[in-house]
Amino acid sequence: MSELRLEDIAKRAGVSRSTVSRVVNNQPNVSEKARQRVLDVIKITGFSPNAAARTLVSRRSNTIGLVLPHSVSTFFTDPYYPHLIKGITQACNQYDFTLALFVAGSKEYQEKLLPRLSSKGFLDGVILQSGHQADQSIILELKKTNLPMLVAGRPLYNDEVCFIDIDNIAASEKAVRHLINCGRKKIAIITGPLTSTVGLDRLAGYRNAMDSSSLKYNDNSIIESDFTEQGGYNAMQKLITIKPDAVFAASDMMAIGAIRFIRDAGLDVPKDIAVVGFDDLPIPMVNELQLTTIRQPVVQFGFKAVETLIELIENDLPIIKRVLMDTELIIRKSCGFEPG
Amino acid sequence: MSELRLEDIAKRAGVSRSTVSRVVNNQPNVSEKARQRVLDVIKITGFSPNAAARTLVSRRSNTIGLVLPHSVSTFFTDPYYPHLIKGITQACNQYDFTLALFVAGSKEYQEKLLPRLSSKGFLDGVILQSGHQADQSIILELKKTNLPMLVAGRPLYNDEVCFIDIDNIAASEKAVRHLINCGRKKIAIITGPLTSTVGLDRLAGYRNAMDSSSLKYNDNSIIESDFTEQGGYNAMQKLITIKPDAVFAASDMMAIGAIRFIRDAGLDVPKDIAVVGFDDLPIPMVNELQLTTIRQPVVQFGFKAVETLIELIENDLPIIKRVLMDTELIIRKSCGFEPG
DNA sequence: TAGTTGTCTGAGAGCGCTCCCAGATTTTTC
DNA sequence: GAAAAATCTGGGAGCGCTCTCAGACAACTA
Repeated sequence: MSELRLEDIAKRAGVSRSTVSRVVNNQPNVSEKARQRVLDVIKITGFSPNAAARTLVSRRSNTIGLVLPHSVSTFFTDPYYPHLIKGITQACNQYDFTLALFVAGSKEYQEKLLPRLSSKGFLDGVILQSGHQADQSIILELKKTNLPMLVAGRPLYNDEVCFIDIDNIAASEKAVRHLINCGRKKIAIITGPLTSTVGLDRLAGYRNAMDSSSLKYNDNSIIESDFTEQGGYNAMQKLITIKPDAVFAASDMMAIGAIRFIRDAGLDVPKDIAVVGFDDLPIPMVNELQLTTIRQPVVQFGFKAVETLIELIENDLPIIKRVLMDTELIIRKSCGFEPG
Repeated sequence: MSELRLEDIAKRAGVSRSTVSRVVNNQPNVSEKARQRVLDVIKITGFSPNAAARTLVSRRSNTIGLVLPHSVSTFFTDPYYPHLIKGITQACNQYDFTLALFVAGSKEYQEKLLPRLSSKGFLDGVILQSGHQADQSIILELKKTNLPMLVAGRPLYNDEVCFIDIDNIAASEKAVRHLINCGRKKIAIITGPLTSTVGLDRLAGYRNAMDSSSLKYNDNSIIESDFTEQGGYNAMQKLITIKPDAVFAASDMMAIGAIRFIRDAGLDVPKDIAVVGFDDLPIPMVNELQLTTIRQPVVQFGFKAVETLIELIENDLPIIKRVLMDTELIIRKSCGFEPG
């Protein structure tokens, strides 16, 4: 079918290649008559220009990469990622970009992905899902390619890198303050892995809220876990020994696990122990348990990430951009809050 | 950094552009001395060839597209898709392909995705996730582009199209036969939407198994649902009126919902009603409930899909390929089977 | 020695497009 | 009316690569 070139369309429309190019790219300086004739021929023939040739000369592929390093091992189980991708593809559709997905297995990154990522003329820019210390070297390598890059999630060390993240510290503060306002006195936290900024930042928010109140807490109030349901269950098992009257779990899955343990222990949520989670993804259990939680705008986050990357791409000089997105406290029943 | 061209490497290595090209592409007819010198320069400079220029002349982008039409509305909630993508990206990594992901919103397909899909020189081939009647027109339009295409999931109408699917009919037969072997007499089915081949085929398997036994069933034994947990619950509510002693649910999520209703009704699984599901994705509930189910090899399916598409791409003449993959019956406790 | 093979090398064309520029044509200005 | 400005058009160069082909050279055969 369409082995047609610009030249062929030009011939059929009785104009030159240049004019067809102008029409295809919606440029001015084409007479209405010529434009219409070209448009007609294009419609009849079903012509569409060769992307590779275009990219070669214009230096723009209109393709961005999303890189999920191996540290993102929860990709295949965590509902977070489909929602992230939803936002990203929505933005790609809107801005006429194509998304290339790079998922690294354990050792594939170095040999397989990096060469493809750094090959000139394929990607206009890259979003790297990160925030884990293991990704430090990947960030450095990608920086070397000079490709516009946006890290999704605050990078642990790297300062001279653009990133977008939700405001985890403020969000956690909000969650813990709410527990304080509900009259809870002994508030514990189940954190994510402290090798990642998500884990660290949500703990920092807890500390901030606690420090600015008169409540006491110590290392025993803080249990590090892994964002999974079972992890939350196990963490709660340890936590129960200090008899907290409230727990802030740094993810909904961990909150669900914590609640499971609390109930197994014969206690009541929220009467004995109030629980607040983090994420508010549409997991059926969240609603069923009436979990109070922090809603992070995952879809919008993905969308905004693409918009930010496009800015980076369109800006010639390298700039450092940092974007922090706000979250929302969703009050349900697991924190024992009684409105009014 | 690397605004380097083949020519520049050639100059530095004291050879010609052609020789560098040969080295880069691992071609013969280069002396060991020359090859080594070129390799050294490439290493030092960090050169990597321009993908667009390569694609333009070689007519190969080494990029394939995965298209998820709007009919795949469960993309963002169903754990099936992350696993599918896992298999696809694994294969892409292995065969040195890049994956471009196209997710269509409600009306975006026509205006946004199709032009990008059909633009020559960007994709070598396309995998279309389908099996729903709504995708018929998409299949036809994609066929017109002459792009090698593989449908993942049996297409409803289109015969002259390549596809890969699991053997849903044989799988369902296996599931229902197992219930029969367990001594169940009144076996009902909760199907998926009968607008899709998955729904239809799994029902066909049920009919096959029942027909080849002496057991009776009628339209009341068949409830159409939607693959969701709530849908399974509702379907079981209707089914309970005919008092079945076994239910085959065409997805694990529906099986989970069905079990929830059975228990709400004060009945026992498997004593009163045996339940078999379909999927065996790593949903925590599946294990918790000890659900007997059909395991479909999702990751391998994605992998095989890529391999098949690559065959299609490498074959000049258009061939029709059909691949059916086998499934496995995983016997747990929800069907009341006692081994030995 | 001359002829035949085989290995290695570099020049040249061309993939299909965009963009610059010069020339043709129309429109505006005084 | 001629001159100036604005609009339109097409040819040519060139993006960075691959691939063909002819020539240079080395290594065998007779």
